[in-house]
Amino acid sequence: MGRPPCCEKVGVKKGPWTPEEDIMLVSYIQDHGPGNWRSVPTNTGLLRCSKSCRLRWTNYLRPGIKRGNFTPQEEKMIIHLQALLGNRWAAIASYLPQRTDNDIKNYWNTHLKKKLNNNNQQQQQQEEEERGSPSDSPTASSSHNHSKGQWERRLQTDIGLAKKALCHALSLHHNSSKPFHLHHTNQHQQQRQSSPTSASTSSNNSSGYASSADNIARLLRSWMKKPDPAHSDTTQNSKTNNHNNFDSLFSFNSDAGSQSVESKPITIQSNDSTEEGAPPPLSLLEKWLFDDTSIITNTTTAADLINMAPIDGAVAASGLF
DNA sequence: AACTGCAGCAACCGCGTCTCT
DNA sequence: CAGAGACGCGGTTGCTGCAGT
Repeated sequence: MGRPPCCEKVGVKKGPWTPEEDIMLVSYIQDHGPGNWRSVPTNTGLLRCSKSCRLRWTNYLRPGIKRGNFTPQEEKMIIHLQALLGNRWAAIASYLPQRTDNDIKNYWNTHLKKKLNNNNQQQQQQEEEERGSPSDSPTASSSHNHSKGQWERRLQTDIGLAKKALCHALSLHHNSSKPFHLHHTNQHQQQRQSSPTSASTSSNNSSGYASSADNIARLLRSWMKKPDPAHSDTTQNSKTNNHNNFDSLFSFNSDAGSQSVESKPITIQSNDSTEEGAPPPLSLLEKWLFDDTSIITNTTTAADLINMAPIDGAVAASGLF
């Protein structure tokens, strides 16, 4: 007896989400909060699998998601964290609260992997030229490490990372009473422990959902600009309806948006202001990361974090640092 | 202008883990 | 404590747009 499917395969819609579906999902989550995904399709009337709803929310509609180009700073952090944690994208994403694990994973697979490969190849060539004979590459040793027990490695990296981050945080924040947020190593798990009716850790009130309207509005803007042929099942009528929804959404957005700004204690003074409008709300982790000694605003601190020595020296092997 | 190949990204799938009863 | 259900994560797929020919 195999594992039963997460949902009935019959009558479940697949493929790209339409703006209508997004609106339905967001408005439901506005009312009920994320969680209890199993009941989302039935309660919303969406012909989607619960998994699909969760994924759509976490990867696209969730408040505070930054999309588009990765900054060099982010890029370095990803490379470093990947070397530290391996392909634990969720853990890596917890250090980049504005990015989703899927986004980071995609970026790694499409951009950074190649970049690192090229770097390694160049480095190896250089080394071989210098030595005159090929030898065991650092990547080989690091790949050997991967054969270690997964749990052992995870534990090692997490403990090491937590220690370093703790030292780092304490040295930086000795003036403030800000505690080290241990949950930063597994933000998602803590998120799970919170009640289903509460919003994600990055936004535990309605202000967060307002930002998700930002995301939808953004989505709709691009959608209005270039109607997706994949959405050809949406007739002209539905498009005019969309337009109405679009307008109402914007009005909602502007209202709630100001609310979200008010409720936000700290704003990110990031120089890569890729998104229009106010920055997203911050979680404790984000505050920890972006506060006075923000890793984004304070280059010294960012460099410190990036230069934290990895456990297995994989970053050194990457040849980027 | 038409075709082909490639890159990027959104979404799906399967499995592991956690929680609840 | 065990089993079932729900959730989360990482790997993979497939669609879309763009560049090159």
